[in-house]
Amino acid sequence: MTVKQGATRTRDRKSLERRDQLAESALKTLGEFGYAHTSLRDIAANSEFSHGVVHYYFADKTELITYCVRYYKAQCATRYDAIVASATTAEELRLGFADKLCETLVEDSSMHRLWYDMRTQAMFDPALQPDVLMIDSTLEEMIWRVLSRYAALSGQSLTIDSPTAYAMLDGVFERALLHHLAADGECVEWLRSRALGLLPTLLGA
Amino acid sequence: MTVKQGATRTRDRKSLERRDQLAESALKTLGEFGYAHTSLRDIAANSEFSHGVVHYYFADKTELITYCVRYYKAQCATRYDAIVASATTAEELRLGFADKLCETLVEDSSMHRLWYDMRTQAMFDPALQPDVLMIDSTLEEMIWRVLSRYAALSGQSLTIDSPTAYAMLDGVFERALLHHLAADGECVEWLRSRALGLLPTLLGA
DNA sequence: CTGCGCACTTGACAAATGTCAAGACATACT
DNA sequence: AGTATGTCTTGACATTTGTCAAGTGCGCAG
Repeated sequence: MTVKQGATRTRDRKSLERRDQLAESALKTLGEFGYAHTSLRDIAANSEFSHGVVHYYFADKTELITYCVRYYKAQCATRYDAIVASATTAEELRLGFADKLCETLVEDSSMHRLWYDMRTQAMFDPALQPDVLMIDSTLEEMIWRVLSRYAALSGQSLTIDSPTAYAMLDGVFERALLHHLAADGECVEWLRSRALGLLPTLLGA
Repeated sequence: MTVKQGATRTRDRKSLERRDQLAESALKTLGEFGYAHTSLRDIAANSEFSHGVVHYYFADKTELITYCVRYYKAQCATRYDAIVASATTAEELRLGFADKLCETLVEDSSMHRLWYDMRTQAMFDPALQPDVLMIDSTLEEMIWRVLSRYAALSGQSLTIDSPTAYAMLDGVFERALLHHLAADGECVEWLRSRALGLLPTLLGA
């Protein structure tokens, strides 16, 4: 009995592991060269397999990309949860959040620019929109958990809504990322000070 | 006497007009398909010329793209200046700015997503960074003119710095654009209400 | 041991793409 | 008129890319 379903393997655990393995190679490559300059051969070259294997596990390039987008989500949506859980004062949460923000800006800069790349691609390709919008919501909720915890620890209430708060913070982070990748050394501290300043601002006026 | 300079024409006015003409076709095409899926032949097909003409006026694809980025700047940096100049009250400026923001979100959505595409490409390609950073500064100044005028008309002072204000507003606009292109009908009014709400917030606490 | 099915490789094909040389066409100058 | 020069087209090239068919090796069931 064949295990194929449509043109791609999806059933057994071995296949899922391979798909994840390829997704990781793809994310690594996409984060390095960007969506526009990454071919399936580049992705395979960054794995331990040959270029044909991609088409064995994925029907086409689009299926690989969308799978990667979904796979990406699992890695990034819990980034601040440890700090939210461990912080006992508003100040501790504020400092920890700003630190983590600056840390991931530097350490995961390739993954972040890939995310902005994919989100922008979704503006052109409707096929990417469902997944991208879902991830954006997940990230928004991640930020909202930080903010509502910060408000609770401060004994204040939030006057801003979740989408707006996320969008503003995201805009600040995207700007910091662009300048960081353009070799602007000051932007890390800029991001830290903006994050530190923004949290109190987002509470009641 | 030949007018060639290096591999491309740059001197006389006729050549500059052709370059602008091609840049317009390129921007139109790029706004439609995105950077990743636009070829020089697509661009030429959207003009009245054949595909070879691109290489007659531009040394290579990179030179065309960077020229387009620069050309783009001239079109967008004065979008709100008329409202800034004509508004006589803070409320008039606030409403006019929000209206213009929503109007351009819908009318110029292809150009906006192209801008976000190019800005993201700059995260991968250092060759684009100087132009992109310069345009970003120009846009930031455009927003700053609105905000400082709004503060003056309100008789209040701005407590936020220019980069942060621009980054936050840009994040809100980018989110609205993504949802607008994903056929979310409510996001225009969402953008309007956020813009209306944000202007007073950006003044003193 | 033998054959079968799965996982993967190899090689190939067609289409797309950046680049560019060669020529056609037009306009201006002598 | 004839020539030269600038402008644009045509066709071609090498390469890249997505796709896929055919084949190889390996483990396992019978």
